[in-house]
Amino acid sequence: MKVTLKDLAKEFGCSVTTVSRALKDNNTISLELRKKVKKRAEELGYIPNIVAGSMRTGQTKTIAVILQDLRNPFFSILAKYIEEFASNQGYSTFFITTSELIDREIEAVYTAIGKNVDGILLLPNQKDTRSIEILRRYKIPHILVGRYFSNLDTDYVIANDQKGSYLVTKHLIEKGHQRILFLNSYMYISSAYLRLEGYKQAFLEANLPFHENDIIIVSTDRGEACEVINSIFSKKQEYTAVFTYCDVIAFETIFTLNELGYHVGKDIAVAGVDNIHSDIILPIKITSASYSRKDMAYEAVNLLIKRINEGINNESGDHYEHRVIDISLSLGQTT
Amino acid sequence: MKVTLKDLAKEFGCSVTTVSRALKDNNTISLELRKKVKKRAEELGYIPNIVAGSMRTGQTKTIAVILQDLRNPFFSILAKYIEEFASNQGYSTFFITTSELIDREIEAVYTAIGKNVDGILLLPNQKDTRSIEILRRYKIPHILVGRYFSNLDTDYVIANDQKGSYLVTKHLIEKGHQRILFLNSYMYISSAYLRLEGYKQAFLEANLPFHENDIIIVSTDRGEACEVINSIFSKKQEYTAVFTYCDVIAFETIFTLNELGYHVGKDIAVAGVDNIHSDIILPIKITSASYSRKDMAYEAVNLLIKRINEGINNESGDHYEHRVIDISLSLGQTT
DNA sequence: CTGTTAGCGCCTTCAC
DNA sequence: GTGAAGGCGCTAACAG
Repeated sequence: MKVTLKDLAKEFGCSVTTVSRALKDNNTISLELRKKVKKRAEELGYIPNIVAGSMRTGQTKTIAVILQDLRNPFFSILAKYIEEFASNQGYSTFFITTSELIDREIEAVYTAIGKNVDGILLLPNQKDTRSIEILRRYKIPHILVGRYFSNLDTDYVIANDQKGSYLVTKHLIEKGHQRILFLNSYMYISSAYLRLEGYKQAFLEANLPFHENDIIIVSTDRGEACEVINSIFSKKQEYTAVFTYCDVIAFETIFTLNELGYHVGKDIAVAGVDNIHSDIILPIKITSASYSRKDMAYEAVNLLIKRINEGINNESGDHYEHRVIDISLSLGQTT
Repeated sequence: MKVTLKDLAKEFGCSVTTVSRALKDNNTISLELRKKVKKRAEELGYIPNIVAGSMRTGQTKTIAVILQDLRNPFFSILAKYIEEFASNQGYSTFFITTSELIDREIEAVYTAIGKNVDGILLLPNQKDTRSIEILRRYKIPHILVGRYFSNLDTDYVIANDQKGSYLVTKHLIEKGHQRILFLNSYMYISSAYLRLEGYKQAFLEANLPFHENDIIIVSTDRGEACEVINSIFSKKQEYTAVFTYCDVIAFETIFTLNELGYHVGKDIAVAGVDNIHSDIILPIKITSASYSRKDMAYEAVNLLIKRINEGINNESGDHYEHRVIDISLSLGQTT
């Protein structure tokens, strides 16, 4: 069963305080006692109750990551690195998923605060900023990851989305494609907005006409892109290439085009963003805008821990930090 | 800043207990007061401190999932469902990764216990059973997921690994393959052992000779299977099919064979286990043994919560439950 | 209906 | 060197 400081104190006939200090190697306790106590604690399998300790110290050594969906490899890989870096710095990690639902995001924030986390990494749904307001009110250190609000300044770590999208579109245009279907995500998501900007930028630069109708909004829910591709490509149309908001949508696109009898990489080009392949080798490597999720996680965790420590030392640090991860083009077999 | 019961009590000039009860809609408190307190709590943004409450009640409404690597889609999809089901039942979820290192598994168990989790889902590394022993000593409810120990009875939820492997191998044999390279995982992992049994079973049943050398052990670390496939298939060899421990290894196999100039699905067959495609649509669908990760997560979470509740009600329940998820063959483009 | 007391396990402060 | 007292925020048991 559970072993507490009290149990140890009883054994040694001393006070809980003494045991606590002995285990912490506090030099106000005789070396002999320290040794004996530590040995006995080991034998009994004493595990310090961090939760109890946190009531006094205020620190739980826990962070929460609020994100959309762990099924999507983009998020799960990011999650992997976040957990790894946090763990290396002595922090445990809660993951709370929202399925892109704003109410669940708010719930998630309440849960995280109720569990006394020291800080939060938030991949916001962006439908509104309520969750940020709650975090501010409660003064919980928090960093946005992957997305930011143009009308609300915060700390954030994002990728250079516009550049990535621009590079991919430019590549497709250079390959001779003039009508490029763009399966984008919802425009209130900052990365979707920026990726559209990059797409437009490449068209503008190439002096090609830009068609508003070539942009279709899809979610990343399993199968949604399949349906859209199916309905467009089973009819006559003019697209010779498809550019997608992210690799997961590109995967569905490629799968469906294959099923429709297309030969992706020859008859039609497909490219995405995220370059999942750099973390998980998949059967085929697709052309994609590539940036390091590892770096992104690293920056996010470090910035968050920095903010947590500032809070503890009561430093003001009233300016927000914005970190942008560079992005490049990674060619694959699909363009 | 933080709002506590004390703050509310001060406002109303009543005791903390009264406020606590009012917020819990306890009918010993006058309806009027209950309403007023709840309204004010809402206004002030009161968030109950679950951690503090847990010190008295003993329940943190938190579980930990100890698993190998969130980058692997198999684990991340399982993680997604676990988080979802746990969350639906009011539990938060810690994920702690071990990278298949037994020392990190032990560390993970200590961390989880130190954070007072109510229960643990463990995907064990199986190099030894120390972590289970610790969990037993501390009487922490725990369920093994995906793997079990043949020499140590516990609660567990696994897939029917032998059947899955048997079905895939049988399918390959029926397609005319006689020399099937098997990229398996380490034999101390129960699922690897069972998948080998299934493979052997199919050969035996078909009266085909079984070659010990056709089995090669690889880890799921990124790129390891690529290297093995490269070294085997760049030389002359007799294999017309490759069967892999899991889809992630199959993906690497297919990618590498493509690079070597093979046409997977025509020149050579590849099949795996997990059927990731059922959760994430990938560019190609591979032949794979399929079972529901959703069911697996559901069973695991429910069994764990059942055990947690038994612990609270001090029921004995000294028999272990074993749940086996059924598995079937899912055909793809690669065989 | 409401309040008081006590305590979960730990740590900090002050006293000896 | 060591201990006692107090408190983190909350809730359960017992009073009234």
